[in-house]
Amino acid sequence: MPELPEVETVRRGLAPTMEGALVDAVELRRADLRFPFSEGFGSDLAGRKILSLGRRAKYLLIDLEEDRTVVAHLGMSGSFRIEAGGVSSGKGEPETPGEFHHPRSKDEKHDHVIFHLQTESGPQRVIYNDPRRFGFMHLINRRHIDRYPAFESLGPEPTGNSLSADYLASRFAGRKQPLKTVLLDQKIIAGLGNIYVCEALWRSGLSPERAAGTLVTKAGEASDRLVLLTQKIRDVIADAIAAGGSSLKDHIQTDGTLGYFQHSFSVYDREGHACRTPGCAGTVTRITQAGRSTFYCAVCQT
DNA sequence: ATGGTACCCTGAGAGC
DNA sequence: TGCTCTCAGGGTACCA
Repeated sequence: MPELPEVETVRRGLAPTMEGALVDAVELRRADLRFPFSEGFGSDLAGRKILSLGRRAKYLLIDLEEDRTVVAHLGMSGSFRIEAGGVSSGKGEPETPGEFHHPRSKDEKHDHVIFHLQTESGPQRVIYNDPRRFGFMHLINRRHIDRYPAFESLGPEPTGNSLSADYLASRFAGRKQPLKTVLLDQKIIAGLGNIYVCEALWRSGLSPERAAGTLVTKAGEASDRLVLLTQKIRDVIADAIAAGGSSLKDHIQTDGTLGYFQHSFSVYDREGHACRTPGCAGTVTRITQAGRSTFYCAVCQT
């Protein structure tokens, strides 16, 4: 589930439980995810209070006392869920079934990290599940967070005012790489993934195969089409966050509900379906770029 | 630098 | 039912 809107949804889902909570213990069910856990990963966190939850691009940040920060990445298949109750149990308490009650994940064998917390409403467990184990967690010193390798060269967020057409013009100038590839590059924009790049390009009427440099004028300024693309990127991210992200497969949010932006997909995973651009008679096609699927309409995206 | 590929890992779905 | 094949929201290492 992990593009920026999904990670932001996770952050918002975890914050009420985790912020202000005391970490009783961190249970590691295995020695590694994508990378081995650092020495003392769990023991260093035990007994510390969680101050706040943050996010940078697709990274979740858990800020604790004494400048500790857990940098967590969900990879392709990582998710968090919250269960009431103390250490032990294993079965967990019955959860308050909400309107969107979802059956408990069957893959408890992929519960790799469990944060045992003391909160105002009693003991809680925050459980990280990740079948493919492309995710990871690092414990770092928050004062040196800018030197965390993945953050050093990260581009601006596609939210708020961080992203501008002028900035993109400076990065696109002279580039022959296709737009799809360039927009997936976290060093240029941080947080976009396969879904939202496809959707932003469709909303902009731009072909994913177009060379990035063609959106920059000879004077090195942003063309009108690049101004539009910039706005559409911001729009699609904002829309997805407002919808609680996208839930592919049966992915559930921390509170057991589903994000619903997947119902708003215009091209992603819609191969063979009619293009949704008003008046367009095209059909969504799928191509492969840089080893990943790209969905677009060859009629109205040029 | 730029562009392409392989790979990390497990599960789901399609086709036979 | 079961096998094999392909594909999946990401990122990085390695190649020409």
